Formats: sequence, C-alpha cells, structure tokens
Amino acid sequence: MTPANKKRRAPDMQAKTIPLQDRSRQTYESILAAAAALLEEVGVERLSTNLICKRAHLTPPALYRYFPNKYALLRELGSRLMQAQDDAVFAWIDSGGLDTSTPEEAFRSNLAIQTRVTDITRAQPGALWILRALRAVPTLRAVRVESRGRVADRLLAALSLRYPNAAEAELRRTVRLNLELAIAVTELVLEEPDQEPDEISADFSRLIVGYYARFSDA
Amino acid sequence: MTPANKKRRAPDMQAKTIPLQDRSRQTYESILAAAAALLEEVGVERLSTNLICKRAHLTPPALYRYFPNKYALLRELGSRLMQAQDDAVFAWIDSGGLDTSTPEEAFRSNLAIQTRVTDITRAQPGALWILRALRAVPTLRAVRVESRGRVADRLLAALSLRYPNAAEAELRRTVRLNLELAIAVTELVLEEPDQEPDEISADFSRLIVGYYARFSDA
DNA sequence: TGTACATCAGTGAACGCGCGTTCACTGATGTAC
DNA sequence: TGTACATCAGTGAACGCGCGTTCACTGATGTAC
Repeated sequence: MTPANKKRRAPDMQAKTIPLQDRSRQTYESILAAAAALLEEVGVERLSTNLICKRAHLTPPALYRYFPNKYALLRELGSRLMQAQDDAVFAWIDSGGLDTSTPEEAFRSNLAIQTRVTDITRAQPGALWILRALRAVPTLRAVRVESRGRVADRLLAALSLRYPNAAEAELRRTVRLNLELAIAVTELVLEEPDQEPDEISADFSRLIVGYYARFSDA
Repeated sequence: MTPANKKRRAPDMQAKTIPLQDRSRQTYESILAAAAALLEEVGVERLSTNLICKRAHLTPPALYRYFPNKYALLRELGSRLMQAQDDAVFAWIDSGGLDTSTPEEAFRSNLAIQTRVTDITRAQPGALWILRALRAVPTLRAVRVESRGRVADRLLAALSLRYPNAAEAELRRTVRLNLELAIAVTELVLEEPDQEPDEISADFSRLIVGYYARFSDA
C-alpha cells in the first residue's frame, strides 16, 4: 500500500462561521478579493493561504475563521462566477431570448447572450484561473457540473415548449453539448483576446443556431 | 513589493541528460509511466517528485538526472499525448479524410477521426489529468497551443485546396474554432463516460460537418 | 579474451523552504438594565 | 446615557509535514589495447 492509495477524505466544504457584523463581512470579502487578485497574478498552483492573508492584510487564523481550508475559498469564488453566468442565461431566457422568428434574429440573440456571459466572466478578477480550477481541482468539479446542470434544465424546459415534436433525449443531449461548447468558447475568447474574439463568438453563434435549426424542420 | 510580485524565472525545460544506455532508457520510461499512473490516482495537485520516485522504485537523484524539474516531466507526457493525437489527424488527412462527396460521407469521416482521437487519448494513462495540466499549468500551455497550431496549419492547407473560393481568414478561424471545440468534446466524452459518449461524438460531428457546408455553397 | 580505465547510471541521506493549519490570547462590537 | 458583560473578530507566533532539490558517493556498463 503506497501512500497514494491512502484514501484521503474530501476536504470539508462547509463554511465555518457566517460573518455577522459589518467588519467581518468586509473581512470575508477582502479575503475573496485577495484570492482572486492573486489567482490572476500567480495562478492556482502558487496560490496559498499565507499569501492570501498577506495580501488581505490579515493573519491566517482570520482566514480560517471563515473558510475551513483553501478549497472552500476557491469554491466560493467558483460558485459566485457560475451563479453570475447562470443568472445571465436565466434572464436571457426569461426575457424571450429563445423566442425568435428568423435565423438572423436567432443568431443575434444567441450572440448577445454569448457576449454577455463572456463580459461577465471577463469582469471577474481571476476568472480564467477560477474556470481552470473548476476543471482541474477535484473538489470543485461539482460546482461546475451542477451549474451546467441547472442551466441545462432551464434551457431544456424552454426548448421543449418551443420544439414540442423534438425527441426529449436528443434535445437534452444537444443542450448539454451546446453548453459545454459555449464554456469552451468563452475560455478560448478570454484566453486569446488578440485572436479575433468577436468573430469567434459570432462564428460560434452561427454554428449553434444552425444546429438547432433541425428541430424546427422536424 | 509583496512576494507575489517577485517575477520568478520560468522553470528550465531542457532535458538534462539524454538516456543512452538501455538501462537508462528504461528508467526514463518508468519515471514517465509512474507519473502517468499517479496522475490517474491522485491528480496534478498531489503529484510530487518524491511520490513518482517511490512508485518507480527509484531515488530522487535518478529522476533529476533526466528531468530538470517536475514540469519538464509533465511536459514530456503532454507532448507525447499531443503528438499522438496530431499524428492521428495527419494520417486521417493524408488518407483522404477530407475528400468526401456527400454530407453523410463527410459525417462518417469526421466521426471516425473524432472517435480515433478519443480512443488514443483514452488509451494514455492519466490522459485527462494531462489535458487538464496542459490547460492549467502556465509552463505547459505552450505545448497545447503549438499542437493546435500545427494541426490547424495542416488542416487549413488541405481545406484551402478543397474550398479555393473561401476567404482564408474565415477558413482559418473556422478551423481553429473547430479544433478547440473538438478538444472540449474529447474531454467531455472521457470525463463523463456514462453520458451517451457515442451520441455526443456523433452530434458533434454532425454539427461540424454542417458548419463547413457553407464553404461548399460559396 | 582479459583487463584497466572512463564514463554512465543510480543511491543514501539530507537540506531549506513554504505550505496548511492551530493554540492561546487580545481587542472590538453589541446588548441588557 | 452609562456601564458591565457576553460575544464576535482578529492577532502573534509557531507547529509538523512534505515539497523540490542537491551533495558526495557507489555500482554498472562500455571501450581500448
């Protein structure tokens, strides 16, 4: 039995203390802000609790008052980003983003939400590193999967109404693929901002709209 | 000046000693094999040189004889995986993978290469972690980008012949998007093997083939 | 074919460092009367 | 409004641990004559 086989318990994810007073709420936020800024500067691999504390002008026990460990902290950053993205999509659906009557209109609508999510993501400091962490840190994968699941459910519900004749399984698969690809495109566009990001987003929207067209034909 | 602002030199990436004798070549390979196996078991974050050495029944200085640091080691794993994927695509192009005359044929051809790359990737121990590391470890990002660049160039050359009237910039962008999405789909399929992987691959191939169709129309 | 020597391959043991985390404590804020 | 007390928020200093890495060395392999 090598050390690698010692099954380690998954890190505790529960928030320890919920900040009550104003002062503590500020501390809580400043920890997250410091972590996000450091992610941007040094990446996940070199992010450490000690480093975060220095940046936030705090001592380690203050951090551990609110976060049981550094994964809980990353998780909070990840949840917030996912939530912000999801909310944008929900708002888009609710405001009729899917109720389009021509391919051109559908394209514009799709591009609008793609751009909106990209902008939201870009605005979050350290977003790219957060996204990478959501892929690469086992404990955080659930955050990403759950977010995608929530959005998929909402999209599926809306699309089922729009395409009542479509086979549900196929529609669900399409939505899931669509979302996964959309995430990849968001990352691509943010990672290579000098490589025609707008054109890439537009290309992608066209591609997606074209793909859903087959449900209309049916 | 906080510690985070001390610009650290990028890790040295040159192989130290090239293994000459048979014994050393085996050692070299056993180090890589141990690393791959451990990636599968514990992920990048817990991968360490000491752990690799234990698994490979070696002492640390033996590892450092061949790799200047652990990133060089990951880089070698990454390069090999990228190379294997790229070679499959090159072989596919060279054997006429793009020379199809009906949409249905194009779909089957596209699905074939997508499946082949997925199979190659699946066969590589620790492949998913290697792919994640290629995204998340700054030093390794170049490996991924270069691989995608090589494949894009070859694909672009082949497609320029096929679609002589297509605008080069548009074709190039399409190829790049196509590749990035293909990578995402490969990861998706390998990460969630219980979620209709074959159907997802097929859906994706249909989507891609449909998207290239516009170049034929022009 | 045997042997002396040069080079290659790997070992044993430890190094300094920064990591995540905790203990025992002080200072700040809120609350009851 | 003032004060005594309870609770909340943060500090100072350090802990053990495993990390990446290296030094000085021994053993294995190849080569020249």
